[in-house]
Amino acid sequence: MGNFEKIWRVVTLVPSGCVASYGQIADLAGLPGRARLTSKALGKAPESLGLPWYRIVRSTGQIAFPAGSELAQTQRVRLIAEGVHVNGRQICMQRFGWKPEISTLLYELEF
DNA sequence: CGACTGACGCCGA
DNA sequence: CTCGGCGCCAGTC
Repeated sequence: MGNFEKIWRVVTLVPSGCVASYGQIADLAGLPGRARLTSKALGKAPESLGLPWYRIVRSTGQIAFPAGSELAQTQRVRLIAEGVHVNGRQICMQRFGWKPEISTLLYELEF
């Protein structure tokens, strides 16, 4: 299994109403310190996978796309639609950050 | 082959 | 608070 695929699988586990950081996704995929790989993998992900890409933000809680860009707007709207509070492009990670159960990960992922 | 490029993250100035 | 520098690595050229 390639690294991109590992990342895509972890992204599918992020529940509605939560957000996760690029670095967190990489860590959970067994690729510590490779946040940039997550951004790359998301950019290359086939549309057909229907990944909840908008639930991935920077570790600071900020939407990664340039403020005002089409993608940033779409991401913001979709998050709000799921109940996530988004002030401008800032999200409160303490409240909406995904904190997965270790048992869930062990069950869902089989690397 | 090397150089450059990201939807990043952390640390120091 | 903002920058800048560096580590990161799979593609792309």
